[in-house]
Amino acid sequence: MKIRSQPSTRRAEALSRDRIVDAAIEILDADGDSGLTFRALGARLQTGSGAIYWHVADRQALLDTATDHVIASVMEKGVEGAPPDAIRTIALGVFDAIEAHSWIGTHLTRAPWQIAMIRIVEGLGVQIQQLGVPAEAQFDAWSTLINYILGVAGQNAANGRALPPGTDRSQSLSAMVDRWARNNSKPLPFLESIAKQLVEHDDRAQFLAGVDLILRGIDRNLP
Amino acid sequence: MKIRSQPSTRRAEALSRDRIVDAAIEILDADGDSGLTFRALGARLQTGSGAIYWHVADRQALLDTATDHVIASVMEKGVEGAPPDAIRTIALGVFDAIEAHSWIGTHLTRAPWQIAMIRIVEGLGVQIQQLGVPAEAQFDAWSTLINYILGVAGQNAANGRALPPGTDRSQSLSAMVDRWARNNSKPLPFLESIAKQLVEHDDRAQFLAGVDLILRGIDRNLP
DNA sequence: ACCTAGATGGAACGCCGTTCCATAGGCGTC
DNA sequence: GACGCCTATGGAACGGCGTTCCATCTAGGT
Repeated sequence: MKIRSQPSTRRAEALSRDRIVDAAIEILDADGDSGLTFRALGARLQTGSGAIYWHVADRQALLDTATDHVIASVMEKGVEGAPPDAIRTIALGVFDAIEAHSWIGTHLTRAPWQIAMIRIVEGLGVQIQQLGVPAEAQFDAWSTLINYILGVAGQNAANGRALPPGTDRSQSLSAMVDRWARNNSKPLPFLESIAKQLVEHDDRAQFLAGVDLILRGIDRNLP
Repeated sequence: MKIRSQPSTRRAEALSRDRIVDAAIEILDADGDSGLTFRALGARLQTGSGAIYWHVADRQALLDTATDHVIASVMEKGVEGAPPDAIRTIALGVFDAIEAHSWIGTHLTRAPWQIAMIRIVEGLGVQIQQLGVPAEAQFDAWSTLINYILGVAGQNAANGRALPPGTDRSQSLSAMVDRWARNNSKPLPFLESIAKQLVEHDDRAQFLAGVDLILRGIDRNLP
């Protein structure tokens, strides 16, 4: 890839960074992270990988851009409400984006300081300031919240990979719990005690419970 | 890979699952996740990939086993101290293991419900029970803590990949902060306000601060 | 001494990301 | 209108990956 000097739409149906990113998102949504190959992209855009590389540095940059495309739309809708609610809104926005496009969870956790990440961490940081957290405690509060969100993002993506669409989630979780029970080389009292919740819980509500727990840790006076 | 029926060391210098795992860990420590290939493993063990596949199902299973090998030794040293300290000890044990073998962070966050993960989540769960968390709050407390730890694990690994050994961390972080300042298509007030801490903070202490914050969120009466 | 099942190791397969390169397209210049 | 020239194209080629295949070897049991 070279640096483009002029925008120039010289040909009809010209290949462009935007068309490539749109196609990439379609492929990612349909076939997940591993489905996005330059060959698949070439087939969809009726071109070769060489032409794509003229517009895009490499696969990682393409994923950065695709991820940012989705995250930007989440972060740009103004955040209303008091800071704690604003934090919940942002966090849920990211969560919903990941649920809708599970490849985002994978990429967000893999590539540090990509554009999408900067958007998220800055947005949450500002809300933490506005929450009235003392300056010296802001960094701790922020990094805890970010790491929690990225942890959930990564686990959601990993689970999505392990149980591809169509799998019955509660059924395969039950099967896993049963496997423990049989393979009990060591007893797993805690996991057995929460097995029911593990199978039945709602991921989104669970995620929000974690955000609330962390908000309580940030400020003990919060609800 | 087939199921082995007898242990049988029929040849001297026999290939074995254990020798393979040990070699894999050496390669992973030296060259990271991407350095572990069946060709590299074959070269080190003076054999071919076919022989390795007879002992190991696939690359993922090998990583599961290698990860568990390290994590088991962390989790097996008995946990002393009152529950909140025990939780800190376990969390720091995992953190230190990841710092020492950065590939663990990558694999732990990628493969859900692998053996190593079960060890960690059960160990932390038991401590949460012993902390005296009411039964109905245990699942939230546990999942928040786990996701935070996995988030840190993933970010640590991602940073390690972005700045391979030998890179001056604070220098490249400073460079990144400078790049923001120049590229300020949008202002980043929060990131600028914490830029200094971002460059200077100690990862381990920061991780522990997050654990403590979450412990406070779990029980407001904790220190 | 032979048979057989457990083990072995290297070749082959089908992918992947990336690079290379011969060529096409359309604009500025004459 | 002809001619360059630089942008842009697409397909071939490269090196590497995980995995599978298979001909072969080895050591115990008979």
